[in-house]
Amino acid sequence: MGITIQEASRISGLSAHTLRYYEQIGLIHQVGRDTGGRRSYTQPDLEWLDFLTKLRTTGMPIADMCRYAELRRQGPATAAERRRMLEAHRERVLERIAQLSEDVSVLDYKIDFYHAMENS
Amino acid sequence: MGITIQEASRISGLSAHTLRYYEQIGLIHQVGRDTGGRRSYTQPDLEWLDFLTKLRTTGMPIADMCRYAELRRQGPATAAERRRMLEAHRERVLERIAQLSEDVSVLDYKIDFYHAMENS
DNA sequence: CTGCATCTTCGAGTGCACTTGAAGTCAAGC
DNA sequence: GCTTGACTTCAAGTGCACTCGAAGATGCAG
Repeated sequence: MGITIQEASRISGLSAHTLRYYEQIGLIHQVGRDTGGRRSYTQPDLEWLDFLTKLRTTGMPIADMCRYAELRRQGPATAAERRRMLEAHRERVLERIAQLSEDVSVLDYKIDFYHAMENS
Repeated sequence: MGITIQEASRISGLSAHTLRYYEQIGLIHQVGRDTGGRRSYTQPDLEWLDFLTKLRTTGMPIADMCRYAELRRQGPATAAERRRMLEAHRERVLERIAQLSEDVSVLDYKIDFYHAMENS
């Protein structure tokens, strides 16, 4: 019934090694085991992995993700703190987007310049 | 008249060490020297550094930057290739921005969810 | 029965972009 | 004359996030 590490790897895009690593450092909490002791991922596990991946690709350090995961484990009492973490992270991502957009306009300028050069 | 490495460091935001490193790997070509053999940066040097920094912060690998710098050194004949490099890089940056924007909306969703939780 | 995937723990290796430190020389400013 | 900042070369270290490999055990599928 559960999802094997192999499948979870394929779905999440993370290697089996990395999945074990994430579990070891506490990013994923207590993945269930089947009768043979093998990891058995659930749908919520995969959703959580998906969210973790979004945090990572948006540049949240592993240490912060661990902190967030730990708060989540502590239950609803930590909801406000988790929200604040996400809000702070959101701000950083927006800044990053703004910076990248600015830099793209410099690229555009340069590219236009090259085009002008080639057509002269 | 020239700009010392100290000033160039302050203006560019790169350490003196990094400036020497960039020169060593060919990112900056032949920075001028004063009578005492000390580096003397020019305004164009600083502008180039500024552009290099934009390439870096937008995620271009050092190796690609070196390639671009080399083409630039080869003169106008390589303009089209440089333009193509910038265009390809521009595409990658736009994709990155799109990805980040998507991820921000997931953050927004989660944050809203926390707000709803807190107000219930 | 065989073979493969999985499990555990552990330490070491990788890639990138610096960053630091050592060791010794040199020249200008105070 | 001494300090300060710069120069050179070179090797080693750092931080992050994996990534890999070894070693030995186990259990399910064909």
